[in-house]
Amino acid sequence: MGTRRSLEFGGKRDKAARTTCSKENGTHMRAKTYLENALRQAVEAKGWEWPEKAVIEPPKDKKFGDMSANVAMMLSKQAKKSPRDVAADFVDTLSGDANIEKIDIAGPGFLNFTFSPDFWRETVNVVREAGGTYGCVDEGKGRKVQVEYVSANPTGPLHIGHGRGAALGDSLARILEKAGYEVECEYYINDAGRQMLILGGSILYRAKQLKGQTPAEPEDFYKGEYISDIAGRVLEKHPDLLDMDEADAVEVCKVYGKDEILEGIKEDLKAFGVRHDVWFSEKSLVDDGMVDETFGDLRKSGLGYDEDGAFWFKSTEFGDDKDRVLRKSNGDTTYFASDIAYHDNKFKRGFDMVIDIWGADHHGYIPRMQAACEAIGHKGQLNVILVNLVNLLRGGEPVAMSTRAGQFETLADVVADVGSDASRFMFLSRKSDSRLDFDLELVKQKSMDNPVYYVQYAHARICSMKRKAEGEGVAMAEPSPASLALLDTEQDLELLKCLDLYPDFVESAARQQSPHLVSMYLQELASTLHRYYTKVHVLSAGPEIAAARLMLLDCVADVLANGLSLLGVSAPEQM
RNA sequence: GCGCCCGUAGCUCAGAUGGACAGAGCAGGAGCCUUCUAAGCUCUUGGCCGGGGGUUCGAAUCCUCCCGGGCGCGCCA
Repeated sequence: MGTRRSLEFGGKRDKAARTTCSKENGTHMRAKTYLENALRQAVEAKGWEWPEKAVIEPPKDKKFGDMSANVAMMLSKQAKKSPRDVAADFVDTLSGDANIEKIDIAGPGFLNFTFSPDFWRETVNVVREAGGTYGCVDEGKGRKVQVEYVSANPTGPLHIGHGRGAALGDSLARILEKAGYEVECEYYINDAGRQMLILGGSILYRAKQLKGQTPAEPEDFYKGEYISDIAGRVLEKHPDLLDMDEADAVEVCKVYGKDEILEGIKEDLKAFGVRHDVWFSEKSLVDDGMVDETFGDLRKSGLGYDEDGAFWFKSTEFGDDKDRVLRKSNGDTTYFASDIAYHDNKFKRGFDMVIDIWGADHHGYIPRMQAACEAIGHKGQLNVILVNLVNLLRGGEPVAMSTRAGQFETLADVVADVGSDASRFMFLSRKSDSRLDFDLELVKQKSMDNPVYYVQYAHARICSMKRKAEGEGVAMAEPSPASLALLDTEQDLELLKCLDLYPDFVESAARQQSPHLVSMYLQELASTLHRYYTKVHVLSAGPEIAAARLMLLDCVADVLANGLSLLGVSAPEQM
């Protein structure tokens, strides 16, 4: 008996991370923005039209300079000359720009730009002035988006698979906020229908056993030990439980069990740093008549019909394989029926975009849900992200995922064992739709198989230097032409360039709904920092240079913490 | 059977909208601590991007057909 969104769950967002971004402070990476503006002007001056598919990005290979553009190739046809000739025109136009040190034409017609050191040094000012809002972009333009994730049935504790969905949903929400969306996070509680009855029946069955009875084993029941624990507590609270009617007793068990399990789920999520703004009850949908309302709407629009004693939704109108039953011939509504009403409700709350995070085993459910959204007038506004299975291992050996006690099968156990930071980083370092091996030994290990420590260590290293500097009376410099000019090593420039990349990674992560891009960026920034640390001495370089380098490293620490916060991972000052 | 996802170095993975010789970490090999945290750094070995066709000036990326793995195809949730 399934949990529909069976693989979800999430992390921690502090208030600051949710509120620091606004439309006003969104910026892209400077190098890219600067170049695009310059190139657009040049294109306009020539009377050409800017090719929308033009790409300006840092080249894969550093030997091609800081930024690379393919506009010349794109314009070749329009300009009626070879890409390299078009490129030569750009070189003529832009060669007087003081911020651009060098322009090369390469390969089939790529334009490769190298910026001046002063241009890069300006990054320090940008990062400092932006503070916590550094990395904010305006991809979302204030649009309202809802992210629904975890939504595990309140019939048992969360397992490791839910953890992956939780980390993903929570982090995605943080990223979308950073990217200029107004985000609300929601947990859909499947507290109506058959599985709740099964839960109640399971608890009652155990309660009877606890009282020495030998009831017949129910056809379908939850076998976990936690059911017996709950049964014991129900009996304490309702000593007369076994004297009630069967139906009343099941109801009592059901409500008690659901509430207790849900509380447990909330606690587990809290411990994992995951937050939901709204907990939405399926039962409330039914009780408030929203499901019936949806049926009426569908019937009115001709998209619902009766056949074989059941009520059907004509999902084939919208590309689904077959029509789907909404009300069974026995009178019960289906899960899908609630789900249509639920999504209708979501859109009525004014969201421009709705993101559902589901376990990958529900991918077959997507076409009918998309069909439903189209039917209720919201085509293209539902986005489903699938989260694939997590294989729990210990030292390469599979860990039994059975419900037996003593196994690390629950999220709470895993978080208690390996920690929230390491777990989240592991989940968020891979694409969500591929299977993930989660090895408890590896996740605890301090190696590059487990890069969370590598990134956190970079942050801690900088903090350590700052502490030491303070102890030695070395003050951090304030940005000024003089102090910035002291950032003149190759390593300084590397760091500056890396800092400038951050907003674009945020934007890509938001657009592709892929938190792992932030994780990859952080590993890159950490790597650059560690290299810097090894090659460039800070405190022993003389007071002025030390002060200037500390100023730069302070920016690096800020951006590391900034990015880690998007993943819901802490940035320790000491390790 | 039909549909969806996946197949990139020994391992784990990144390569959105096609672009410059396919990237990273781990593991293997060789080095680096009298200096700010060696949870670090440097160098190095290693790849017919599952396979065959096709579109393109250009394909890991798009189309098609195979092979291999996963999942889904209920008046279940």
